[in-house]
Amino acid sequence: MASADLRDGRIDLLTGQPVSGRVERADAARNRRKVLMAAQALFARRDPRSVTMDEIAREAGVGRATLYRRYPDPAAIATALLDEHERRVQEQLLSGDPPLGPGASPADRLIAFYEALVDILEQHLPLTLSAETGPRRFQTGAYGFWRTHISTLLAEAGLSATEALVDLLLAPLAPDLYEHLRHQRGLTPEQIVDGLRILAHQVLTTHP
Amino acid sequence: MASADLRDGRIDLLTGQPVSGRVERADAARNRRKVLMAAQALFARRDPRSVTMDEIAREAGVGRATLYRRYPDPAAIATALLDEHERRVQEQLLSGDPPLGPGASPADRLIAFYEALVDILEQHLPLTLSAETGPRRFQTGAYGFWRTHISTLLAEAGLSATEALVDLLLAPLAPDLYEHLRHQRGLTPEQIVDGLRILAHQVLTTHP
DNA sequence: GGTTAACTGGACACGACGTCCAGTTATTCC
DNA sequence: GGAATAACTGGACGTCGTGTCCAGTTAACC
Repeated sequence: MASADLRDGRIDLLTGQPVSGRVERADAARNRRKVLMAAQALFARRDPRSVTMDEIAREAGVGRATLYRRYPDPAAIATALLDEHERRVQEQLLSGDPPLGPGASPADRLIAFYEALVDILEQHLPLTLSAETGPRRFQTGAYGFWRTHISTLLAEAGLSATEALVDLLLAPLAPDLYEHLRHQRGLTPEQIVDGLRILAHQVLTTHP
Repeated sequence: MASADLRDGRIDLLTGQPVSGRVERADAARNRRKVLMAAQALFARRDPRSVTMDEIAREAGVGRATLYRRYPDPAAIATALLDEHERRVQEQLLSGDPPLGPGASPADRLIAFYEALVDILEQHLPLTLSAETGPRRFQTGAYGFWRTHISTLLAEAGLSATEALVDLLLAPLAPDLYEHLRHQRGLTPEQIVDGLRILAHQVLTTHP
């Protein structure tokens, strides 16, 4: 069975690396890197939502079973590629300088968070489109992290009673929407941040 | 060619009916209805995003070419089914009673709009998931209509300068998100409306 | 350096896609 | 009312992607 390791949990679903304690074979590591590089190029070159496992395998010069051994679908590969960037923001949220890190007002922190995520969207839109499109978006670890963060900010601002608000405030960061604003409607990242800034400011600074 | 009529514009992409001036043949009308009924049942029964043209044809007892003659994909069928409901809201926005129709404050009208769309999402979630998921969402006529409406409300409230805000305020109504809130997070429609109400109120009533 | 376990690539069957063609049926015109 | 015409229909076809399996190969460990 090609993906027995995946099913048995001997391979990390997120990074595609063997779980801790196991040593990755040299040839396996080499191929993993080839796959990631090839996938990144493909996602950037064409519509990321229509990239297939076949294509990635061909582009990487690797058999299909080799791909399935680590990643169940193209979205998982995009998630692995994105992980590094999102993790960096997560660290700054927890222990970075204000206003992204602790210390600033909830409104300012939300604005800084919006800016940081717009930055990720702007720099890695193909990856986010592939990894966080549709229902997948809500199941990634990153989404859970953002939820917790916003939830904390809302609590600080005295808005903790409204369960849904957290996700409603994350909705404007959907990659699909960002692509539409940038490429269909022709807006600049600055214009998008302007809109988000108003949103954050209005929701978190004045409330009756 | 099976879908020559579709390509030549002799068939309405939205409803699947012949363009005005043409008379629909009796057997064609019968089959169109069979297709719509079968599709609605199918969308409701299983994950609407994975329903295929094959299945719909089988369920309707109709050949595949008959399907492709009118609809290019399952999403188009869902759009046709949704159209009626969305059109009703659109009429009320233009000439219905306040607060949905003209006459109320922008904030109250936005809240009423949110409530109306949550109602559609609640009653026809499978259809909206199929019709308005991913990038398709922004290309439907309905989305354009909602945009225009919100844009008007923002202008009335003196927020017309911020281009992106319109779409940011529509983002929380994405069907994918609604499904997540309802079925993954277990929120009630009332809780979701509560969140939207805060959003609308905060953005549209007080601004510096 | 031999044994063991992991890794790899290609083959396989399946299902969905979108198109095409030939037969059938409704509408139009006289 | 019946023939001519155009529209409609269903099944077949080739293509592509999927996910799995197997047998050969290669690296790690003792």
